[in-house]
Amino acid sequence: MQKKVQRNKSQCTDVTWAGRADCAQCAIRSRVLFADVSNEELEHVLLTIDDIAYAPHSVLYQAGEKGDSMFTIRRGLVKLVQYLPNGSQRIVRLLKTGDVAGLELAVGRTYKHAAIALNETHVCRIPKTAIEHMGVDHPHLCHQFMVRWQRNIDEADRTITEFSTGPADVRIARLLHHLALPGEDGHCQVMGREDMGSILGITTETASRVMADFKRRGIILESSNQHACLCDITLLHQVANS
Amino acid sequence: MQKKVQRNKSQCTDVTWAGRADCAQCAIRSRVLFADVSNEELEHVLLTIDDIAYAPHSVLYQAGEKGDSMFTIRRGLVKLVQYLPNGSQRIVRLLKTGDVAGLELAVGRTYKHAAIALNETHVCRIPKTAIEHMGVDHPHLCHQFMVRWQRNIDEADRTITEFSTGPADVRIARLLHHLALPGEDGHCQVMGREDMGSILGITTETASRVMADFKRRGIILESSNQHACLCDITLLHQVANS
DNA sequence: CGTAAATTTGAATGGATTCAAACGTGGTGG
DNA sequence: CCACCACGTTTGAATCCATTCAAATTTACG
Repeated sequence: MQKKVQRNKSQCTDVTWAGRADCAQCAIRSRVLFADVSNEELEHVLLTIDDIAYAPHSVLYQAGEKGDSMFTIRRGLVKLVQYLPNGSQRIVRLLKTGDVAGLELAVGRTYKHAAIALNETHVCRIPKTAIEHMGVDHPHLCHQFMVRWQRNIDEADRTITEFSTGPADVRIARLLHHLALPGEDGHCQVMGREDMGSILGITTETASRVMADFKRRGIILESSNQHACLCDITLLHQVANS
Repeated sequence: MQKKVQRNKSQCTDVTWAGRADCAQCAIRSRVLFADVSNEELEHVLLTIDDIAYAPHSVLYQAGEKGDSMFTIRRGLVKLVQYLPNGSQRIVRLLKTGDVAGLELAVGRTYKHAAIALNETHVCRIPKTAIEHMGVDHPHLCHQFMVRWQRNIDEADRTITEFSTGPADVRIARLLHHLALPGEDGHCQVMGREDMGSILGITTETASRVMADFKRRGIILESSNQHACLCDITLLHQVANS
């Protein structure tokens, strides 16, 4: 599968790189890691930051791997997968725009999960050194870190309370609601049944059954190519709280 | 119930307070929040830190409550409970010695969970102001924060992969193994069946059934007063990986 | 010692899993 | 261009595990 390894990598170190200006005026600027750092100072570290695009199913990093970069997600959806000694695996959380993968490198040398793109995903790859370099001068950066960290915890807590509690149909309703894109009413980021199961702690078959049932009941509408999903948010809410 | 509200609060601000020296030479000193702060500097903030003992079932704080203190756990076991809109509740993680409850105050004003002591629990109550006061001079404190934060995430991840995945008996085996006190081989911190169920995402009855079964199979041994539990770690491992 | 709360146990039900097969889709090579 | 294969999804039927509801039992505590 060629699409899997195709990485559209542009170097931020290249002055002519289009993405560089993009970073300074980044649309999600206020939401990413360096929100508190002024533009001039940003220039210094900017040079080491790469902008990378991952095709679906691409691996950002593997669990246990030694690493030196964190990843701010600019677009797309990334799953963090944790492996149990017995061989089974589970998705512990989903990262969306503005979230950071690999924060654990701030206090350790290896990644604690595997990070895998579910969608076409764009990220900023931030070397640990860039952060350490800024850390001394910028106490504000510390605060930004904590905000990201808290967001990771919030997502983990969501996986526990919303995605691992209650009957299968309720969990799926909550997941779809979470995946609904802001603004575009009802439009959802989609993923395979197996991934849904792995987030919700249910089997692929059960996920499939419930989704099929939702379609029949008119709660969701999946286009034939299966790459888009339209949800009736009201009905979804109804199922989620029952 | 008088015991529930009985709080054995000693003021660290009192020079004659026995616990004060205790804090400076604290047994878990290297593991708590101020590990990187020198003794002299510690003196300045020490005055605002209280040492509190909570009886079982005491509430450290409630979810949604405005707060200004974090809690380092020195002894005991604390559950963090999150409530869902539909009224149900779930324990999202357990905090043990060295863990910190209420870290979210560093980036917000309210607690995200309820914190309730399961055991006789001793904590250090650290006002937010004490931390902010030190923050300016101590970049190391920032690192210590991240270590605590990461530990909270690790616990959350454990709740997902170990406590919310697999059949009931496997989950209980993993929980007991996690609660085994280090050193004292097989001795476990204990808790009620309802709490076990709330951590594992199973019902009280199922928790009771499995525990009774474990007793019959000789995997655990609960003393009559039910305040101590002795586990056969080997057998426990065997059940956990099946 | 008596009452309230927690635990244990039972029996019936229901929901999710398991194992299997059928179906549809996309990609590959003839 | 079409046939074919691989892969993900859907569906079915049987089984199993956990839940539910209820009652009995034990423990805790005034």
